[in-house]
Amino acid sequence: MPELPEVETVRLQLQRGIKGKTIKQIEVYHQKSIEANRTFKKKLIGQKVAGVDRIGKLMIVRFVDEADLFLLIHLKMTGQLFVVKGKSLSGGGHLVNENDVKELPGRHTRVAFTFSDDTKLFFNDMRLFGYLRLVNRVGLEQTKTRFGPEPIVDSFDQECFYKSLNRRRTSIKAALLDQTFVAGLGNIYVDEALWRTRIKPERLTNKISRKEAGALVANARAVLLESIAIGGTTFQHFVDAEGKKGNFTDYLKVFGKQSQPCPRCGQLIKKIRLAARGTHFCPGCQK
DNA sequence: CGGATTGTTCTTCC
DNA sequence: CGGAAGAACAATCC
Repeated sequence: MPELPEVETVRLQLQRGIKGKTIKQIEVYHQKSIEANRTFKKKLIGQKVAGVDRIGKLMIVRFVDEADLFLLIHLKMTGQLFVVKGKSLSGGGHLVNENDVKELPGRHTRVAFTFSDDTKLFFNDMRLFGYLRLVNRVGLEQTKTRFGPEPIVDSFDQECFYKSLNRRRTSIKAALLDQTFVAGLGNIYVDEALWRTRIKPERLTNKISRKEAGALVANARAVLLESIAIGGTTFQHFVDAEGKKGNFTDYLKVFGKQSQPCPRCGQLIKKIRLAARGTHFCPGCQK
């Protein structure tokens, strides 16, 4: 379940691993992952990677020659990207890292790219929700309009955030999961940000004060930045582009901690179902 | 073996 | 018509 920090972790590794390299060959093992695009290979082969950007949980690969082409990569829940340096390839499968041996390509490998220096990029996705999608500049701009601001940007407008909350009439949990409202938070960081702000996930958005809204943004920003600094959270499927798990798992306070004492007040953490998601909170100190 | 797992989009409803 | 709620997608684990 990659959220903003996990996607950012992968983005940085991708940028290091494939920037400046030219796509030489592509293997598509599962059509659905590229939305059955018949021109996928044709358009991408020969393209040189200029860089990898990110908006919310979506990665955007740019190419050098002003071609009107961008590759969008969404990992959804079980998507993974692995960069393997050319030299380490030998025969069929190979080792991605020492702790977690993986055969690549493997059972869940959907697409594999080979670059001119024989570096390989594998897109694995067990549940097939993720996708690689080609868009032109217009399509990219349309896509971008579907994302709200990220809590980690300096330009985040707190007053606008507060006013939008006031206009809505839904649980704060559902609002924070809405990517068109605020981009980058998912189930884990929403629960963590609400715990830090002492707000119950069920609280209605129009019952949140201006001061609480400000604190919520600050806490969301803090938890996302702390996680990025540590390389993300691994709860179920997340591994980075080198096959390593994220260490922020050790810093979670409520997510997955049901029946354990709240680190702040000692009451037992509860788990309920809210906004169709497993939702964790402390009934003692979250109001 | 049924239920839980979740990010996003689509559909339905008020 | 817009917001909100729910379904759908898909495969695996327990």
